Amino acid sequence: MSAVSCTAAVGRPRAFDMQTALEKALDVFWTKGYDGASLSDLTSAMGINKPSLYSAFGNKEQLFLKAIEFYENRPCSFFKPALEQPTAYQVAETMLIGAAKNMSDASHPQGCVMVQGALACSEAASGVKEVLTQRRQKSEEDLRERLELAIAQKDLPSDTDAAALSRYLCTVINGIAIQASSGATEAQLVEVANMALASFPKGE
Amino acid sequence: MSAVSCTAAVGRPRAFDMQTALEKALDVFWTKGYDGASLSDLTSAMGINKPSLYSAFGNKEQLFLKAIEFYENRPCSFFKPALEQPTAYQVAETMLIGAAKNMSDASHPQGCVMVQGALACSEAASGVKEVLTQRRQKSEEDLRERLELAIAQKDLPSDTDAAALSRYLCTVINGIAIQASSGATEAQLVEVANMALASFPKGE
DNA sequence: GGGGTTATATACTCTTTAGTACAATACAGA
DNA sequence: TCTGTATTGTACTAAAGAGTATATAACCCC
Repeated sequence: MSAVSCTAAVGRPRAFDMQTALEKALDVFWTKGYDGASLSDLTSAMGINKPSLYSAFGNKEQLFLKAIEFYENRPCSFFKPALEQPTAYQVAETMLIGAAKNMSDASHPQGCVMVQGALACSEAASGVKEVLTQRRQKSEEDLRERLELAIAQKDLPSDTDAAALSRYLCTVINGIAIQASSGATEAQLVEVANMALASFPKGE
Repeated sequence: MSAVSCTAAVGRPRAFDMQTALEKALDVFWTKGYDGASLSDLTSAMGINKPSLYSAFGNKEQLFLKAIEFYENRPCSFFKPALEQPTAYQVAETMLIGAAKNMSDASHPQGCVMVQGALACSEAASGVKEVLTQRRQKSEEDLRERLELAIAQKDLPSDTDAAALSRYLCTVINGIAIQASSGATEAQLVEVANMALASFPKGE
């Protein structure tokens, strides 16, 4: 009985890589949304069959939640790293330009799974819709806190409304997600990002 | 054989109002999306049963298309009327503030059915997704043409990029749709709309 | 090499899906 | 009132949905 529950090396070994399979599942949910993705879609994309999916990931809902968890922590994720830029303007710029580039990137589905994964959906998907909404709101709050820090550091005017500015930036990012999902090019979206940055308050 | 094909008054008369039923169907699609809306959801909301739905509207896809047609032409629609404002700035302002107010209005589902009706969806919904994308692009083009007119009228600087400006405004409107769908209040969205208007080019 | 354990593949369950057949019903015109 | 036509309600179909039972296969440890 080992104290550390390291991946039990007993029994038949799993014949697929969970990370890879999760990535494939993410692509399906990203493209089709939670309601639009059937288990057949998922298993055939993941290259496994249903019992393997269920034993490895629980069920459709848990698979979705693990897929978006993976999505948020991918190395090419743009939101969290942007918060670490030195100035508020650079945070906004990195975030918007990052969104424009990432969401139109042809190496994965267009748009943002946090937006289009379950926007309008059946009752069966209401749980995941709730989670997505909360995650988006959490991002908006994280950005607000970063902007409040910038105000405290005199990097932004003291009368800046951090909540409103954060909401504005997140609104544009969400809009970019829709445009990307509709086929907008990277150049078009970067242009939109720069226009949105034009109204960013000047530091003093 | 009358020349005008007025509603044939032969046979058993329809027991429900098609307009009202269509409005109910719209609400279902608006809330649940095309994939998430089942025929049971639709018929129970519309207060009719399946054969009536099929004989009156064709099938699920045609019902959806008629529902969004109705949506676009409703009196409380905000996009088309905004294009008729006298100045480009007023067009943008009317459109953004209208979007903010309309999409958070509690008298119908939040957000925009043209955005959330079929954003990421199954193959069965790919036809309606295509239509929605085209309609959104058409709106963007209509706005671009209105802005080009403004440039010709010296209402906007001659070096204004009408396509980019139109895309920017539509991006914000789409973002507002997401925020509204996530529960943002009218006040919050109007604030976002005003921030977006801050970067609108000044007339000369 | 055998025993315990876990994954795999096939084949199944039950529910819900979109869509329809058909008999009964309600109206207009003759 | 009779006839033709179109809608209605009930009951149905065939396919697809999510999820599972079971037998077999592959590994580690003893």
